[in-house]
Amino acid sequence: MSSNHGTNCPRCGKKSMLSDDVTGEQFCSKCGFVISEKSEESGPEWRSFQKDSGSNPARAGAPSSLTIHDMGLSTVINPLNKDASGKPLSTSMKSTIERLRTWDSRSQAHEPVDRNLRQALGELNKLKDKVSVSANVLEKAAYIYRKSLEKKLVRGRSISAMIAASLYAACRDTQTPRTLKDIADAANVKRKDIARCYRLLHHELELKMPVVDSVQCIARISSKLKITEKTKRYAIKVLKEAQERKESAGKDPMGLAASALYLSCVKNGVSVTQRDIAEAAGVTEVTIRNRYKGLKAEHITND
DNA sequence: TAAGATAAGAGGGACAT
DNA sequence: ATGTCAGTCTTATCTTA
Repeated sequence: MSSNHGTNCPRCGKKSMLSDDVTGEQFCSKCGFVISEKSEESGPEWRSFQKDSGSNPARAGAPSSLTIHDMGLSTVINPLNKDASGKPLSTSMKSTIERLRTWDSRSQAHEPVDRNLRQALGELNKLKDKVSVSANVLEKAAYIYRKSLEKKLVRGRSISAMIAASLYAACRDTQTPRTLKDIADAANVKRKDIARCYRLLHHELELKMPVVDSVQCIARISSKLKITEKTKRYAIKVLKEAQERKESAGKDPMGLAASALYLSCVKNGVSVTQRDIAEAAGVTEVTIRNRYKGLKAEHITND
């Protein structure tokens, strides 16, 4: 299935880039960074038929015709029940995808909806390269967008904003740490517009989202800076304590994670400026200071 | 120069009108 | 529907060590 190329990941620098023969994309097994997709298809099918009968493989038909017709849709819903890393899907995910495939065939019959969908998926395709998420997340995003179409939520709103919101929702749902800002920058849509659409999706589709895990945020920030494992662990400990005391309720998880990390750096004598961390986390220094104040006051009592 | 403080403003949720 | 309120986060500017 996946073969190890041993090349360095552009994001985290680890020698962990793998390529997926099914989807044709290269991804980092450590941080999930995806480089490219849409390489050549059609290999597996042809090969298997050749082996079977030894005859001319022409009967396989045109392996690329589906791809062309669907404009990348077939990438979103491939016929194998595997996720991006080649592992079998969970049963719940499997049924989700099954439903999606049904939808897929249906949507081709409904022209007006299909037009909108194509445009949206085209946008999603562009987004994918900029925010680099796994194919798994893309599927989810496409699925969410379809449901929003079905509920007529897109009417009166821009497709870009809605597809961006769908993608954000998919990231949230799959615990892929991407901020609204990340996606806003990639989509060239204002943050607040995406946020509005996301809330709409969340409310109307009754999506059950796991709370953003600040621990993952720490991992993400640390990977941008040179943070030692020890410092990271300390930050996580601080964060856990804050969560237990409900000190974290209603706060931006990124800001919280950034501050915990900053506190940890100070405690461990690592010289890092608030500015560095703020930049890596995508929050302002002021936010770090505010959270830092709270974390510190609480942490001292527990030292 | 980095860190802390302060003020003004945006955006949205809860709740009442 | 519209308005108010408390709370959060951001931007900008100034002060402090």
